[in-house]
Amino acid sequence: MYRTYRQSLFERLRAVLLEKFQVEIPRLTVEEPPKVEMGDYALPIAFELARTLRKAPRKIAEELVAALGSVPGFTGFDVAGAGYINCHLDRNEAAHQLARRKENLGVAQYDVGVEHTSINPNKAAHVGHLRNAILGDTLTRLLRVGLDDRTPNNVWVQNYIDNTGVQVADVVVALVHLRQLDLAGVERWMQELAARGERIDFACWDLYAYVSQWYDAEDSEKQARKQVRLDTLHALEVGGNETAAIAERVSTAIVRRHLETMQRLGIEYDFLPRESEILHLHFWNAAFALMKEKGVLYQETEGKNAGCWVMRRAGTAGADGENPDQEAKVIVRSNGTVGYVGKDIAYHLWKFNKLGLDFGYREFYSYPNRETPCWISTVEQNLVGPRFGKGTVIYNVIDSRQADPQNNVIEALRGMGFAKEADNYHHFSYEMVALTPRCAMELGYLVFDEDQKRAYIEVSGRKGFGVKADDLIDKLIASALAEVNARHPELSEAERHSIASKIAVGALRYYMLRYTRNTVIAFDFQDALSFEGETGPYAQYAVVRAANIFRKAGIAPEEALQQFATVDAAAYFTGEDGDSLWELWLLASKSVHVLERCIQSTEPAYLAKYAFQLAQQFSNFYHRHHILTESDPARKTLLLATAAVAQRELLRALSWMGIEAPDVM
RNA sequence: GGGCGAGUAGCUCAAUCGGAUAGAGCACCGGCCUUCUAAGCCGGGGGUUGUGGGUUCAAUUCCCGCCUCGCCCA
Repeated sequence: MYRTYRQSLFERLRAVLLEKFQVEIPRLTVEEPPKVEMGDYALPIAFELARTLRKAPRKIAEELVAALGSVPGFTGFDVAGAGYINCHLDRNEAAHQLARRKENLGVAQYDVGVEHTSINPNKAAHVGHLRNAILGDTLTRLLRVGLDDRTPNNVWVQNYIDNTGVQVADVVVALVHLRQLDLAGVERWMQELAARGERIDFACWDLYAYVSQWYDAEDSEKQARKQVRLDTLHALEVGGNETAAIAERVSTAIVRRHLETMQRLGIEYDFLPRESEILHLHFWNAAFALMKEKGVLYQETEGKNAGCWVMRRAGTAGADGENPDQEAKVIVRSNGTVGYVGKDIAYHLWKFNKLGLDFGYREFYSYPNRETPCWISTVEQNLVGPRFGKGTVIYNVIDSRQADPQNNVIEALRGMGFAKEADNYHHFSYEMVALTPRCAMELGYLVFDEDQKRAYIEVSGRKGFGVKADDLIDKLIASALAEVNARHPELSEAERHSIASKIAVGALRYYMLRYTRNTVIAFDFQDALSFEGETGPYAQYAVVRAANIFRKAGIAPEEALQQFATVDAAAYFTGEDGDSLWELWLLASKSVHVLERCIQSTEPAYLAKYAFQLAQQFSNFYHRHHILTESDPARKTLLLATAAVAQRELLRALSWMGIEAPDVM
């Protein structure tokens, strides 16, 4: 609603500027006045025009106000400060419009692929992976709402599985060379873990840390041990051998665990493309041929990269005819092995349906309350499956450390003439999650004096240094449950657990979303486990309080909104009290405006901030007005409608972040 | 050495395309539970926006130099 009025204001202003001053401003700025009583929109346009028109800003503003005349939905315009034009909405009319219906963001349909999570399947998920998955899942929800409520399936989510990489190889080395297990032995080991109720991803967390140390432990053995690692990696890439079979068993079991962990947070996937299929279906060969054909790749004949297939980096001069391009990116090494970026280019050609090849598909994991399963890639292509990889727009949720390789892929696409695809390729970049030194010490890690002074310490799977996702979720649930038990002993255990679980998810998801993307999160249990102040549970609590009002009043929110339709609330929106009441309606009306901003800037943090502010204003309203004892019936209807609208928009904003509010808390 | 990001209240973070008195939370201090739940509300202190220049009606925001920190590449 806020967005709709904003657009009509734009159009009117544009017309007036053209008519009165013969100017066209491509990007009109609309702001918000610092105080609600000053108006609902502020236009600083007069300052901009002052120079070209050689007039005082105030004078221009006054002329514009006169020219604007009356605009539907607005009660008036006035000049404030040095030349701002403040615009006042018709509060009564706007409130009724907002009460009548939910605003939606209609956008043309197109196919969007979002890739997130993509954890190496060799260890448990940790807090860093949680940030990735929560950002990715929230982005997905935003896009699904933004596209069109009725056709949400145009956005598909994939989780890339690097099951033939060095990290999986390391765990295989640990099992085969340190534990001396063969395939049957590994299967037995997995059964024993299951029988003891132990999680394989947790077990491999320790193995991975252990083997990483083993590689470097003894100088005399170093070379031999590194060779074992390389041989194992090679065996995985080639496939069709016992080592690869072990990797397949273990990595698949870990992938399943990752899906379970993420499911606890309401995060679901549509497809798991695996690197093994990219190799075995020869995606690279097709990409290699295409890249040579398009002239993106050339074989270097001299210099340090002699014998390699290389690609010019964006923003560099390239080869000058005499000297080789020393800055070129090596795609195929002189020994013939393909680097990570090469495989990634092939994979992204597939995403844009430019490769002429497709994966085979097999059902892998199913979700309750959902018809479609999560698919996984296979080499057998005779199966009837869905067809992913038809994206016109893609988002890759990958931390900022990968910016370079991501740009290489984009430039390769551009170089091949896929300019539109390159433009529609979004690296959704975000900063890592690190641990505060205090947190690291709490976890029992040795922290050197030097590191203790730092703001944060990077997590490291190789060192086994980090907070496991499941452990954190367990802690959050336990902490929430203790509080629920104290507040609601009358509820059943199942009910209390369900509430605690929703609170835990709300706290965690909000915590990961409240920071803007390029802020490093220095993780600390004290902050993450907080349920007070700017947190998810604070917002959930506001929803619950609104629900309590309706329960005690014996009326449904929708009913309250219907009753409001017959009330003329104009008189109640005046004066200091009216301003504060209107402020809540105004904020509630901004949800879709905020949604649009989040999508445009791919920044979910705005939504988190918005939900908190809305909850804060509602709490303020809750204390200020006692609804059930209100004696004026018209005013009581207005107050109930206020609570209904605030609750409705808060619930929507939370749902876009994947946060549910419990019935009581 | 090159590239990217960051430096804002004691701490953690915001601040729309350059806009009005730089805002929140935490922590601290003082009030408010016989009312629709105190996971809450109200009030208070706390700032040379790293630093030096520049651009202009207006700079936390844009440009240049310097300092510090993080990440990536070679």
